[in-house]
Amino acid sequence: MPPPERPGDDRPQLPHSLAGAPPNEIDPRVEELVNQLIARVADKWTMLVLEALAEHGETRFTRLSRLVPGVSQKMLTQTLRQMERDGLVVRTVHPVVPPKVEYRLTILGQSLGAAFCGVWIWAEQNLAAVEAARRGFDLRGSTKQD
Amino acid sequence: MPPPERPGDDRPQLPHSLAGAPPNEIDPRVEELVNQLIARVADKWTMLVLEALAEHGETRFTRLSRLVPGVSQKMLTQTLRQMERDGLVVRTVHPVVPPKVEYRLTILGQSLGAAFCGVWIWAEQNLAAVEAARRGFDLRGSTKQD
DNA sequence: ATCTACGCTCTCTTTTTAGTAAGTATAAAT
DNA sequence: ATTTATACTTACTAAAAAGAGAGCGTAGAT
Repeated sequence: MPPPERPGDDRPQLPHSLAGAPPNEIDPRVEELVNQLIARVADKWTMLVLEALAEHGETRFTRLSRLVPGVSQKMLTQTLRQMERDGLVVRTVHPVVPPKVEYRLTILGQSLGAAFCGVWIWAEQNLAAVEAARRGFDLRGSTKQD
Repeated sequence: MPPPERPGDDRPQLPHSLAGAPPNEIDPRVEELVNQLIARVADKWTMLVLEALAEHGETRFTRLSRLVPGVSQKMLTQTLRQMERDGLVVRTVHPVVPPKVEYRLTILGQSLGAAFCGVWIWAEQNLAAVEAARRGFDLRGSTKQD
């Protein structure tokens, strides 16, 4: 996505009517970034890497691969590259003989983690409701009246 | 720079150490739900449907398919079913002769949208930073010092 | 001399996901 | 009699993503 011209607008506006706002115009670039962002965070590894780095601070590749259970080297590399590209992590290469590469979160990365706290809290608060809804749905067929 | 240990935090419990909390135990069910949730929200349709329903209120299937540009019937059905199963939308079938089915958000669905506002706001506030990071990454190779 | 560790990259295969298009039922409209 | 509208479902196909596993370069340990 080539970032085209951008007229000065960086007001923290709430998304659409999700917060009750009228259906006013939204910056398509923001929308696109949000989608990319969510998509990125959605692939099961990014959040796990984010957590691992948040918990353990600067961490080397191999250790990270052990901290994130089940991740393959390929996926870990890929995830870290994406995160680095987006400015979420810093990759520090120490030019020593067995390679030593350390990763740590940037403030941006940390703030993204914090931003997702809302979702996390939602999940904790509504876990029971979601599970109940699923049970109900799975028991009776999908059809029901309100 | 990283927000380290923070005793006596008055805010709601933040996930893991993403906000500097110690690596205390987390309910694996919550973690799983969060992952599912994020994955669900990540598929490009769920959020769009959520938005459309938030903006337009109770809406019929066909209208919804027009409100969400590019969605196929299959994907829309799938998305709505998942959302219904999770208790995010209510599906009301009117047993009339050309089928009439209406969908609307539950409070749960609305609150999920609200929960994601944090991410949206983050994206808006950090759009420039992410784009700058990407430009930097794409220009110079991936290697750099902090 | 061989082996191990590290942080990858590359290729190949398998799995998952998404899109397309057709089919279904029914009653009213033409 | 045929067409239209609605809300799907199903089968098929194409594309994307993920996993497995080998290879690489070098230096220190054995």
